[in-house]
Parts: sequence; structure tokens; C-alpha cells
Amino acid sequence: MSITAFTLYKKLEAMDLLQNSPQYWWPNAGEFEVVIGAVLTQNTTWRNVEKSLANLEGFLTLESFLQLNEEELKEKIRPSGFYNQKAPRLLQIASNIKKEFNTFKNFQKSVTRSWLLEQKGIGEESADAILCYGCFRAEMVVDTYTKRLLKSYSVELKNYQAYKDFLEDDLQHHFQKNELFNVYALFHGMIVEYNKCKKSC
DNA sequence: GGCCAGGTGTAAA
DNA sequence: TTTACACATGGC
Repeated sequence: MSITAFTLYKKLEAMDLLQNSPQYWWPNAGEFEVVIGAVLTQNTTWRNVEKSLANLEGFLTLESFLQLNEEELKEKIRPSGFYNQKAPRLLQIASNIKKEFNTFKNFQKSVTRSWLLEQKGIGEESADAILCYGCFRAEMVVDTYTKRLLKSYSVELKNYQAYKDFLEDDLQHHFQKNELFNVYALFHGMIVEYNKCKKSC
């Protein structure tokens, strides 16, 4: 049987999955460290990302992060894997943000999805995670959990954008425009928490 | 011990 | 335009 995005959202909402989560689910949403976390969590558990973020204490703002050299960064993000490629990519991204927008505040206000996708190390999911949780934009994040969950309802689509459209198009009809950021942010969060819960509960 | 995690870039078909 | 593969640590 198939399902709509709105029905799925309501099902997950009724499960009260976010009771122990931050307001917008992603820790420290609206901070530069969301950019770091979005890259570090690629094919990596959040548990391992947390170790790296702890090592980066004091270097989690755009300006302080740019004080690090590549070797220092590699050492600090080692627990979240792929550090040889994530370190140079993160430094390049941070440097480009500084050059293009000067401050993280300006970045939040002005960055576009296509600008993010031009950055090496940021694909579609990371771009949406940064826009949604880092910039408070109404952009739905699609990850492997999302695809897996939809598949269990016989929804299988051809690419990332098709999943994003499937979710956003339906939800736009059920919420006011100013509610969408919150809905998308929590929807993705609930999907991830649902999968964690499925393993441990 | 093997499998997989809140993916992405590149090269080959 | 798809598909295969490298990238790497740590928990279960």
C-alpha cells in the first residue's frame, strides 16, 4: 500500500519521537557547526560525529574554524572517519563561505542551494541539511532512512529530487508557508529517530 | 568478525 | 546517464 507524506508525518508525530531532542532536532541549529556536522555525518553515525565535535571545542565558529590547519583538523575529526577527505573539504568550504559571504549571518541569509552544491564535499542531502538546520530554510532533507521508510510503503522513486518533491509537494498543501521550515525540520528528525528506535526498542 | 552509519566524488561502462 | 568503488572510524 502506498502513503502520502502528510499521513506519514502524522503517524510519526503521534509516536512522540522527539521528546528528548533539541527544538529543531539538529543540535545547535542555526550555528556554523551545522555545516561541520553535515559533512562529518556523511556515511557516519552521529555518535562518532559527536566525538569530533567535542574535539573541535573552541573551533566551532566560522572564524575560529579557519584558524585550524589541515593536519590539526584531521586529528580532531578522526573519530568520524574519512578524515583525509573531509578535512580539506571542510576547510575549503569554510574559506569559500568567508570569501563569498564574509560572515555566517550573511551566509544564512543569502546562500543558495546551487552555491552549496558547487562546493566539493556537499551533495544534495548535505546541502538541504545545511539550508534547513543551519539557515532555517524550508528545505526537506532526504536520507537513506527516508528512502527505506518510504519503500516499506511501496514508494520507490528515481532520484533524490523525486523524493524531495514527493514529500514537499504534499506537505505544502497541508501547512501554512510559515510552518513549513518547522515541519520539514521535525519530519526528517522523526524519520531518523524512528530508525534509531527501531533498532534499540 | 562482519556489517553498517544522519554520503560524495570520480572513473568507467 | 547509470553503476562501481574509495574513503575510515567505532558500535553492535
